[in-house]
Amino acid sequence: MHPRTSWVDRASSLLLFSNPKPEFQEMRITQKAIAEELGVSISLVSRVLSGTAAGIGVPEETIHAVQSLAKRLGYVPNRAAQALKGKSSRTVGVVVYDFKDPFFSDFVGHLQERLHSQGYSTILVGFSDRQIDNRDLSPLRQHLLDAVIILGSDRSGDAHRDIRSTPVFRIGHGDPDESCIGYSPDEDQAAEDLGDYLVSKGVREVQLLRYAMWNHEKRASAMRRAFEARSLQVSEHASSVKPYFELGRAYALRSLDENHLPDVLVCTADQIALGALRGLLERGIEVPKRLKVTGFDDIQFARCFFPSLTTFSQPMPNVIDAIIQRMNDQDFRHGSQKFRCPLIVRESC
Amino acid sequence: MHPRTSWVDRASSLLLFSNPKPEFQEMRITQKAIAEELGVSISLVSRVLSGTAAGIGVPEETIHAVQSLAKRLGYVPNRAAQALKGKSSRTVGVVVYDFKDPFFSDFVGHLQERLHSQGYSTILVGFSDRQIDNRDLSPLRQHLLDAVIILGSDRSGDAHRDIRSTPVFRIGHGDPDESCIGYSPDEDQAAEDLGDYLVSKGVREVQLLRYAMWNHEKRASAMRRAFEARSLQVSEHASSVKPYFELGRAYALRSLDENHLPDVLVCTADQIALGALRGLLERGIEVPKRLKVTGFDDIQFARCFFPSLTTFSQPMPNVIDAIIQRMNDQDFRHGSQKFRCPLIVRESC
DNA sequence: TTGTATGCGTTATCAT
DNA sequence: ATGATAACGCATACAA
Repeated sequence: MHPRTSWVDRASSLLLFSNPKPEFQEMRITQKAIAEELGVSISLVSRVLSGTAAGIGVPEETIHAVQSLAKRLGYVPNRAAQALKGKSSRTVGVVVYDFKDPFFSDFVGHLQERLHSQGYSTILVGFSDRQIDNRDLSPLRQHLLDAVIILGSDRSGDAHRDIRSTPVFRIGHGDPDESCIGYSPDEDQAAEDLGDYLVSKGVREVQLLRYAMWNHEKRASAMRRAFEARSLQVSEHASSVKPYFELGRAYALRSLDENHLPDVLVCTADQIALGALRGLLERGIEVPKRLKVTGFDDIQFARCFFPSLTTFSQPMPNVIDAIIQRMNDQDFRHGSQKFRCPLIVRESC
Repeated sequence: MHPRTSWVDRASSLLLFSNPKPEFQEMRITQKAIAEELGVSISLVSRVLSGTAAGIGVPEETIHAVQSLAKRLGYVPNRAAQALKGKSSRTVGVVVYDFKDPFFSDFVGHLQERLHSQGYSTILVGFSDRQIDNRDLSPLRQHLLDAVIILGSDRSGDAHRDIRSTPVFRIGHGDPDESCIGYSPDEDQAAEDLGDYLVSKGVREVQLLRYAMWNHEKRASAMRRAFEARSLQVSEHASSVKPYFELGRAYALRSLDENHLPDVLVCTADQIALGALRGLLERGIEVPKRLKVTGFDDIQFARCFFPSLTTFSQPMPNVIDAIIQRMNDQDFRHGSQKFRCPLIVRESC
């Protein structure tokens, strides 16, 4: 075993060190340091470093001298100081209602990566599937943010009640009158698309399976409307089992009558559908031969199950780019938009 | 359709607004505002709000007056100003090498939630499975951070080269001499545990399956040593197929000879193992009857596949608490610790 | 072309 | 018991 190595295991923990007192207070490089080193004023340095120097006739060589020294010393501007001066902090807060949901953690990954590439930092505030109130977000209010982006549905509108100095985006369903810029999946269109597809597959009888919450009900209702308009026979089952995966599995294991199966099981979330697939596999009910299954969200594992899951993809890049566009344009007018979710046909249907 | 609703779809986007110019510059509540409202000095307000008032004989009623007005006005301290004054920003940076890997996104969720509960904000910097260099992390250096926590293995030690003013934690394998506090899974112990278990199951022949990278090789070597010490016959296969899931699936589909199967397929990551399970399911090779499978990490979906996956759990809460403990104690001495990963026995082995 | 002075919100060190 | 003042790092209006 390496001499500097030890264990962490519940309470007991023992550690051998190579460096008893590392120095972390090693002074950060500031404009002042650069100015002193060069024998010029701080304001000159500031102007060069913020790019305002070139426009007001500072000689090329002065600019270069400052820039190269700054680079050599590894200068980085202090965002806290910039933000205090009223400049954009180029920092956004991202709030996630249920980080355990792979759809959301996936979304956060895309969002953060895109923001990062545009020079924004991301402050993450995630929860594990629980109601969020305004106090939960007060840490966010302590930072000077350019925007707050909320991932998840919530019609209470309470969470961001106190966030007034910053524009708020919501991805998901909210109170239609909440003060923010909303983006939500176009479930009516999705339902139409799926309806057409099911009809083309000869489906007659549809079983809807959803979680017992208003946003799932909304999604299920859209499906029901579209399916009934195509003369399909629709039943609906709601359950409050959690996690979603267990909901789907339990339904497949216990609520399905093998002697009278519907043609398709339409689930309001991928995880429900994957749970159902697992349950059906356990029972030996062949998918899609004896029963088709669909989901919603196109999470990473949707393509990994056997059989792989037919579902709707949420176009994260489009939504993210729309938000960044708004931020760049400083266009924070309230309103809501729907985005189209293409049907991804795989093996399960 | 709701009148305020429209579409986002590729380039085209149309939006109806209820509020043409929302006011976001609504002034933030500062100590100054409270002081003026109460007709006292800013310093008094500051002392009350930072808790130093009680100790120096400020009357109870004054304290109460300030506190209640602060609360009524919704005052929150400005972290930027506090940080500028040299106070802890109670903000940490979290760097993730591969956010697409569900193990890491899971870890981030736990980490962030725990930090949040301790009053820390989390700045997330995640990447999609690529080498990270010091420039990638320079946005982090612009913030005043209490610590940087790096998730993922990397022996180059280059990523946090420039982060000198902040303690760095790494979860995963790094250069043994890098300047940080490292936590890594105890793979030797895990290998011993698995070896014992396999022997108890009557296993004779082991096939190791790993990704072609040094940290997987390290893990596989630990397994090989432990297995060979128990007189098991061990073969090893490395592949550079990505993503991991496809690596496992491709191996199961194409490299396994159905007429001469090993007893167990030991994979260095859950996703590889799940891919293998899927491939075996496609080929109709029964698990664990004809071939056992194990993974590493215990990602969420490990328990969801059919059959569910036997694997090692990484004790995230322990590691996270150890880090937070260090932060609270301001104990940033370099060194590395291993943490024990219990074997989670499920259906696949 | 460059330097001086001021202020952002907060805390800390003085006074009073 | 409380108020004035300086300082953190930066940007900028104003001087020179």
